[in-house]
Amino acid sequence: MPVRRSLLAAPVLEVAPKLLGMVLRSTTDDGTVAVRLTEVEAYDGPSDPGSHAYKGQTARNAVMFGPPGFLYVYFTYGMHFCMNISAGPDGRPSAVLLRAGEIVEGVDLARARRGAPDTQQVKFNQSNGAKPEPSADGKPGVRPAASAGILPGPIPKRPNGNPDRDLARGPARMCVALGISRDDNGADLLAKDSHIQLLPGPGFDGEPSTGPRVGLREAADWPWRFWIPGDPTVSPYRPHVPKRRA
DNA sequence: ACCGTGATGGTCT
DNA sequence: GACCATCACGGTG
Repeated sequence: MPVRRSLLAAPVLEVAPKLLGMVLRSTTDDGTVAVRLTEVEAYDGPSDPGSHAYKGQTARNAVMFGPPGFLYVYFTYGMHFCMNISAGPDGRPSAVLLRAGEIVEGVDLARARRGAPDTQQVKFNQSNGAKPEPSADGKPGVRPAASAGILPGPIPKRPNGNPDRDLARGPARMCVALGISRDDNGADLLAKDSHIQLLPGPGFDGEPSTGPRVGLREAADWPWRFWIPGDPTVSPYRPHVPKRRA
């Protein structure tokens, strides 16, 4: 049973918590990865100084102004993509930022895309002047060669914590894990033939936690972030720090 | 665990 | 030219 578009046409503050526990599944030539959503944020253009759409429509935010159930992807900090699901009726510029989730299908592909620490894979970006060379002293927790497909059973623990928890823990990380980029902006998540689909998933029956949004300067304190309480894949909260100039 | 900082380019003023 | 709906890393504890 698919997600109905009318469900996403409600006011964004109603839509956002309903997305918790739903599944976003992305298929490319490399395979399929699916994520169970555990953390989201609501943005409402006209009333919300923190929204990309607050000051009106531009080329970038156009998807927010369209009908609900479409993917709004934007590029930020010169290196990261983040994604939203458009919400509210056609013409109402609102959207839900997808902040974190748990990989429920295609863990191996997600690991490869994210360059898990024990895979020594080329990273998404090699910023920070950090040496691209893997350190000589072996890192613990080397996993078996990535020959098999999806690992059966629960996610294995590692000596150094659990990197799999972090595969989609944060909006830009989730885009990497799902292979989302600029080209996916405007994709219809409710179309049967779409390569990115929103599915009901297991859902979430409890009471979501709420709190301030992350990384904003304007209206960051509005409690428009929703997450599944206690879920280990929810992103760690980091207060916004303005940059200084040289 | 927490905290500070650099990377990097699109978008808007 | 300033501002980013961020992340990974290194230092400290």
